[in-house]
Amino acid sequence: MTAENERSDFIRDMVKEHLASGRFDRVQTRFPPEPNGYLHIGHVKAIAMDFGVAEDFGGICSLRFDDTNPAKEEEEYVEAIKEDIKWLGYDWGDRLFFASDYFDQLYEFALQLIKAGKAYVDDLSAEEIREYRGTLTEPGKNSPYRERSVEENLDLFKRMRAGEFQQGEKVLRAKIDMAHPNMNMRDPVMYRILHKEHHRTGDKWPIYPMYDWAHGQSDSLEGVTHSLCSIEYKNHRPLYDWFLDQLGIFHPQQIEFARFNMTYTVMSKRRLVQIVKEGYVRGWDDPRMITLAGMRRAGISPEAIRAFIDHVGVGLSPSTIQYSKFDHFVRDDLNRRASRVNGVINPLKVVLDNYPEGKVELMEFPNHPDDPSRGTREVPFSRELYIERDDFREDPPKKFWRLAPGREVRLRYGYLVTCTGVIKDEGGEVVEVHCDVDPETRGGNAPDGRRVKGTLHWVSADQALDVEVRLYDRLFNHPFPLEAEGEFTDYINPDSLVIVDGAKVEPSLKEAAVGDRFQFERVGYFVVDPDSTPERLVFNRTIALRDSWAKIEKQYEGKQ
RNA sequence: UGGGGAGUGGUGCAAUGGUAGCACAGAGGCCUUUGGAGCCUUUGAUCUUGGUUCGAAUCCAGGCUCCCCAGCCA
Repeated sequence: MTAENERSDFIRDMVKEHLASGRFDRVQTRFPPEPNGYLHIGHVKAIAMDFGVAEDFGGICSLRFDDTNPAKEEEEYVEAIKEDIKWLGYDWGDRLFFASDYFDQLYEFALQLIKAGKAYVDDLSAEEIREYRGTLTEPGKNSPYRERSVEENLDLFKRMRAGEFQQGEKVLRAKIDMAHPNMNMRDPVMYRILHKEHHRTGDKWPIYPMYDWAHGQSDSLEGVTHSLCSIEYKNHRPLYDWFLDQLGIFHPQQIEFARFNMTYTVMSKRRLVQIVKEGYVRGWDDPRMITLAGMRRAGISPEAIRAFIDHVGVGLSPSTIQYSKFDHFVRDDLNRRASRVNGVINPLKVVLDNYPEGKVELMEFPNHPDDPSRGTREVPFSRELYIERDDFREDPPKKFWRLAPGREVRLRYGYLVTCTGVIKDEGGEVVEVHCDVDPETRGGNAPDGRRVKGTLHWVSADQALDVEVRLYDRLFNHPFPLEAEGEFTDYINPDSLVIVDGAKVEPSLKEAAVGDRFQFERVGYFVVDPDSTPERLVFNRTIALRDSWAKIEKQYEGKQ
């Protein structure tokens, strides 16, 4: 990395100090997802920090699944998460770990704490434990079982492990301070009894470690130097440190940083699940979802997501990123990446009356106007074409530069044409536009140098491919759906998916493969959806092009 | 009214005692065979009250606001 693009933030500064002071002589991090759901845009910040910090300092980053709660976790998610991280472009090498790998060691550590008089078996019920814990402003009180002898605790804990007790009957707790101002230090539960099959350890264990007990020790066992996590764990750091100190084992440094929110969406796993379960979207990979699977299907590249995350920033204060910022990075990436093609979403037939019937010319189009090295392709032009219905107005408003009766426009890389008349159906709707073509303007240039302001995209009617187009838009129509009145689901955007069946695209798209991204000129960016068949392509709109005409028109209407 | 964090343009991030800058968004313009892209210009901010200092976004004290914590979730 060059000095120029070296990232700097308070975490990297801290790591730098640790290296300079000799506290650590290397950097190792980990990304620790719980396999109970799909990764979303919020996780990318954590992934980018974990892998990015390690990379910046020549260190390593591992992937460790935090699978300490078999009631919620499933193998399916493990695979999905691995796939998503790989897709994003991060590599954990051979360092794929599971907290469940350490269950035996954790058990030994627990025995050690019990012997040191630092942990005890408690018979209080979950409800009683809550009552004894006190409140935010009142201290808790000691459990009547807190002073059991080491021998009794050892015996009881071993029997817990042997499966002698029912779920909820007993827990192992750390013996710290029931009056501690930090609730996490009021004798936190280390183990609970769960007679549940674990996705990796099967029925070997009737007891499972809690997050606080598993996480720091897992970090330590792996040799993690910097354990980066989100801000809500700040209050857990004293406990993280306490366990490590009591055990006297390698002591990683936990560093917290803030998560972010985005407008027009919800980020919590719980609500994402709700959206899927209640059928507001088609699944976890619905292109409207901010899951990695959803964004991938929407046609957003991993590079765009990473660039966006780079600009989110790292701090300790909660932030809400405007969706337009995300849009910017999506467009910026696609603008450079996507080849241009012609696609008409809402076709209106145009007949060129003075163009010979049956004649087909092949017009040369650049694949990318800003990058000639990407070559050209030939697109058929003929007497009958389709243009976008929005590109014709019988009664054009001010500043509308497109086609209208008597108007001349350029058919991009085709010809200059002038509208001579229209044909309407019984309902008065224009069904066909008639034009005359200027034969001297092949390619779209006027030999006399006259200026033609409007340029339209088009496809030749005979050769056009019929495709399905799915026009996606943001899932919510309120910037803060969780803060708005009523249920957040009340603000699901009813127009977030509009399926168009009769779209027409140029024939070169015949060979397009699933995942290929294109810019339909003047319309937006599209990707070939997995639902496509050899007979019929399905395109998802990733994002529309910026539409400054829409803004002008809106202002114009506003003035009336 | 316990403990822990955080307050800089509309949004997000910089400035680490010395000219408050960048990005996105907004506005205006140039250019254009995409009303795209690009280019130029531009509006707009240090939560508050005191204090220290030649000088404070930065240090100190008080106040205000917001976020997190009372799972046998992570």
